[in-house]
Parts: sequence; C-alpha cells; structure tokens
Amino acid sequence: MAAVEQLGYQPSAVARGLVKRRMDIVGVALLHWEGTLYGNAYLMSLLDGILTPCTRRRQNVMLLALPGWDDEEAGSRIADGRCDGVLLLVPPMQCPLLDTLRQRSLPFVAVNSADPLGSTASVDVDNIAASAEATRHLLELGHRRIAIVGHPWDRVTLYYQDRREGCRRAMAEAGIEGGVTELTVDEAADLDLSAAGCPTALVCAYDGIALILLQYLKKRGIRVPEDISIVSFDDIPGAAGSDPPLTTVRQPAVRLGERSVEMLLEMIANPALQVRQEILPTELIVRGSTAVVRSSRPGAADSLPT
Amino acid sequence: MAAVEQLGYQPSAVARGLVKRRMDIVGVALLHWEGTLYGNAYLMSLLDGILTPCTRRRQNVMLLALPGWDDEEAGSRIADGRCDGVLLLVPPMQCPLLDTLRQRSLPFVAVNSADPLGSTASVDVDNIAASAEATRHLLELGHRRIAIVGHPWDRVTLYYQDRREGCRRAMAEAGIEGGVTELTVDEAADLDLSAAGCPTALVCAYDGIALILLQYLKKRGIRVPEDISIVSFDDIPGAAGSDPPLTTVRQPAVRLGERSVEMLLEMIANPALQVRQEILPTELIVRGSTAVVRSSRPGAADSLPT
DNA sequence: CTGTTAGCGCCTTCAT
DNA sequence: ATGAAGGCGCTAACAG
Repeated sequence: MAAVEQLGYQPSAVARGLVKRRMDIVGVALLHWEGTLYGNAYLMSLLDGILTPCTRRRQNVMLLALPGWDDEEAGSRIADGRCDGVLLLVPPMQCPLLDTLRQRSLPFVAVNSADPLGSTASVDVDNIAASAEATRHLLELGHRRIAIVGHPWDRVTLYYQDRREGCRRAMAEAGIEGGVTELTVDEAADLDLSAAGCPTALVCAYDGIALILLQYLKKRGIRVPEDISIVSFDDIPGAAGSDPPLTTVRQPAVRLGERSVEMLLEMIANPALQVRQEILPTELIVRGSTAVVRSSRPGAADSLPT
Repeated sequence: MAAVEQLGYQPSAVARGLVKRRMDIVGVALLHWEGTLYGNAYLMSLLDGILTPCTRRRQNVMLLALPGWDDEEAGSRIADGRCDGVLLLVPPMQCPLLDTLRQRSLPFVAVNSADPLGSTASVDVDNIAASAEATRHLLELGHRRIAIVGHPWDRVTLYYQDRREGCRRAMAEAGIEGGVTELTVDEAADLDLSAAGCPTALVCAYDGIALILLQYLKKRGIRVPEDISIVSFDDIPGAAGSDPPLTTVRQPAVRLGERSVEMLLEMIANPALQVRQEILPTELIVRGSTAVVRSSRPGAADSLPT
C-alpha cells in the first residue's frame, strides 16, 4: 500500500469501466462545424449549466460534435459503451442518432427540444407561451404589423416554429389574422420603412440574430426602437450591453443544462424510470429595443391601443 | 455478418480501449465554476478550434472542468487511462495535474500558457510583443499615462503579467519609466478624469473586461474614446459590435485550438517526439475605442508626440 | 477477513 | 484462409 503512494499508481478507468459497465461519462451531442460555437453564447450557457452538476457528481463530459443530425456514424461514436448516457442539445425529433440510442437503450435527454408526442425525456421551455408573451408586449406598445426574423435554416427547427406559432396566436387574440410574416436576416436589414405595410416591430428567432440586425440597422441609420422595435429570445450575455439593450425573453440556460444532467443521471441510475418532460419558465426582460410605435410610421397611428 | 446488421451490433469502445490502450479521446482541462463559461467567448472560440480537427480525425473530446488548478483529484479524473492525451487551457506553470500527467507520461499540451523554461509542449501567442504593439498604438495617439486593467485574480496569470510587461517595455522605449499602473475594474470604472495624473488610456487584460468597463463608463457619462481610450485583447465576437467597437489585439483562438490538438495527436502517435513550443501571430485591430488624446485632459497636451 | 479465480469484450498471436 | 486461446486491468464472487 505504501508502494501505491510511492509509484503513483492509478487504477485504470477503462478496465473498471469494462467490468462495471459504467464509465461515469455523459455524452453531449451538439451540432458543430467550424465557427458554430464561436459566438454561440447560448450553447455556452447550456454547457455551463451542464458542467456544474457533472463536476459535483464526478461525472465527465464528452463532447460529440456532429456535422449534422443526420450523421450516420454519430451512433458509433457515442453509443459504443463509452458514455453512460447522452444529452442532446437541441436535436430534431427524428435522426439516426436517436434511433441508435433507443436501440441500444442508452438513456438520453433532449435539451431545448421537447417531443410533442412525449415519448422522449426532455428539458425545455414553452416557446409558444414565451413568444406569445413577447408579442403581447409589442401589441401593448401599439404595434400591429409584426414580422418574425430568422435564417432560412432556422425555420426547420422546432423552437423557431413554436416561436412563430406563439406570435401568431398572440396576434390572432388581438384580432390580427393572416399569419406572421417571415423575414430572413437580410430581408429584415433591408426593410424599407417608408413602404406601406412595412413591419413596425420584429421578433427575432434568438439574440444572435437580433444583435447582428442591430448592427445592420445602425449602419443604415435606422434607429431602434424609435424607427422599429425588436424583441428576441435567450438573453445571452451581450444582450444587455448592446446599443440599445435588447428586450428579450430570458431562457434559463444554466438551469436547463443543470436539470437535463440531473434527469439523465437519474435515468442512468434507474433505467426503469418513466420518461419525463420538464418545462422551465421563461421571463420577458424589457429593455431598450422596444418602444411605443411611432405615429409617423404609415399605418401605425390608426391602430394605437385605445 | 448479416446478424451484425440485423441486431445493430456495436463493438465496445471500452473493451477495445483496454486492449489497444487507446480510447481516441483527448481530454480538455479548463477552469470552471458556475458562470465561468457564460460569457467567456474566448474559451468558446478555443473549444471551437479544438472540436474541428477532433471531429475530422475521429477523436472525442472529454471536458474536465476543474474548480481550481490546484485540485488534487484532477489527475485521477483524467490521467486514469480514459484519455490518450490532454489539452490544458491556460494552465499555470505548476500544478498537481501537471505533475500527475508527467509522472504517468501522458502527453499534454498547454494552450495559451507557454512555459518560459521550454520544458512543456505549448501553443501560444507572444503576449509581450502583442501588448507592446497595442501600447505603441496608444503612444502614437499621444497617450502618456497608460494603465492596465484587470481583476485581482487575473494578476497571477502568465498572460496578464506578459501583457503588463509588454506595456511597460513599450512605454520604457518611449522614455516613460516607472512601470505601469495597475487598476482593478472597479477602480477603472470610478476613475476621476479631472484628477491630475489620471490615465488617458487603458489597456484591458482582455475583451471581457473592456466590454464591462465600457458599460460602466457609459453609465457615468464618460465617453470612449473622446474622454479615455481603451485597448484590449482577444477580439471576441462582440468586440466589433460594442459601442464603440473595441480596438483590440486579435488572438487566433480557433487556430490556437486547432494547432494544439494537432500537436497533441502527434505526441500521442509518437511519444518520443521532442517538446515543441509554437507561437502564433497576433494582430492589432484598430477600431473605435482609441483616439488621439484630448488636449483638454490635464497633462496630456504637453506630451503630444512631436 | 484475506486470497484466489473467473470473467467483462475485444484484439492479437499462434495453430490449424 | 479460418479458428482457438491468451491476456489487457479490473471487480465480484467465492473459497479458505
């Protein structure tokens, strides 16, 4: 035993893992290609939340960077016994990796992407309700023509669709029918404010888009919120420090990360556990990027709240 | 073999690892406590650079979040055979983990923290030269009283000390002796510009500090760069979008990450390889947070460059 | 309570 | 070519 100290002996985690069928590693699968993380503060916050309970509970975190969710070999890189369970960051409802995990009955939790069918464990927010709240805020400020802004590739995501749906519902409740106009970032940046029917407020799919848009608009001399109001989602660091500070729906990113790890660890410890879907609350943070609609904007004054 | 397809058989990476003594996992050790990643865009960029070559070369990345570099159990969590090598993100020159890795002769590369003795493999930038360049930029703008700003805990880091040293050298070359004033973020935010001897330019230890400082100063009605100039380091996303956009020394974070992985994989493949220390170039990005010193600032006009 | 032994699932070597 | 066997380093079950 003295020799153990002397020689600095370390038991092999791999050999132990082979016997105990547990590596104390949780996998974290996320989309990644060069530059994806760079600037993706939201993912960073999620990771932050994931790491804390892992460190406390002596779990290691293995990152699985996927070029796409349809990647066929993802399963063989993470469902090969090296992880005890997997966290999927914003996965689609269907992909080969999900099938592989199910087949190998490896526990997994979807983060920020709840299956409407309720068949997979998940931790998420209620994007529809969150977006409806943000939209109502705009409606209360007198905005009637509201568009949603996102990249074309965002449109396939569940959270985008839910946020659009929330927006639609809030507008419908206010008597504005006809769906929500969808704009790409470029279209939003090039908006002709003097055109009839031009939106007076923009709902951005997430803060990253809002921040970029703010820069484009500033370059064109368009003032936010005087000329156009902007709300978005996430409340990443940087949302409060932008010019103007963003009005945004805060997502409890750190909590989402924490809860998803805890749920996963429970599932690993007790595989018979029933699938749970947890919903965490969001909060509308009103800052400087939204204001009462300007009466000089065509078609705005006639619909100010009474 | 048809059964393999049918049953979805997956070889166990753990059993294979036991035999081959290789898990195809690179460990990434970094300091972490709750909220550390949140907003640490620089680390994110490093990670980004690390993930790309790893994905390409079928390596997995295991995150080891350390509460501190003096953590005694860090070694047993990563030097227990589960990783083939380790990347240390901004480690100190001495810590138990380093000793453990050396003892177990596990290959490792220090990122952004080159050992002046040259005894450990590393990928870094030349912080002294980078800081001297930034300082010369300020000197050329007529600034003579320059202070460096950092949190108290930054001061123990090598990069802080090197950046301060670079600053000192550039000032000494310009005939300004006496060392560099060191300010905490709070002190810098509370600066009395009308006081004699008050700095006219600030060198922030990194962009995160500069961005925070910008907000504090704005709240106090102090204009940047009119009232005070600011330079910093890293060029994180957000540095270009701040108000004003930051003048900063760009660190090739993604490249640093990429190179360090590649070096580590070489060392894993060939343990006899000689220790290399790689230095990557930086670039001063001049934007809007620096300007010619105002003659109205006391003691500034008398020392304008001739 | 200490000491021995049989695998964990794979790869490698050796024999057929 | 295909097949059998030993062992990687550990744990757990068993025997002394």
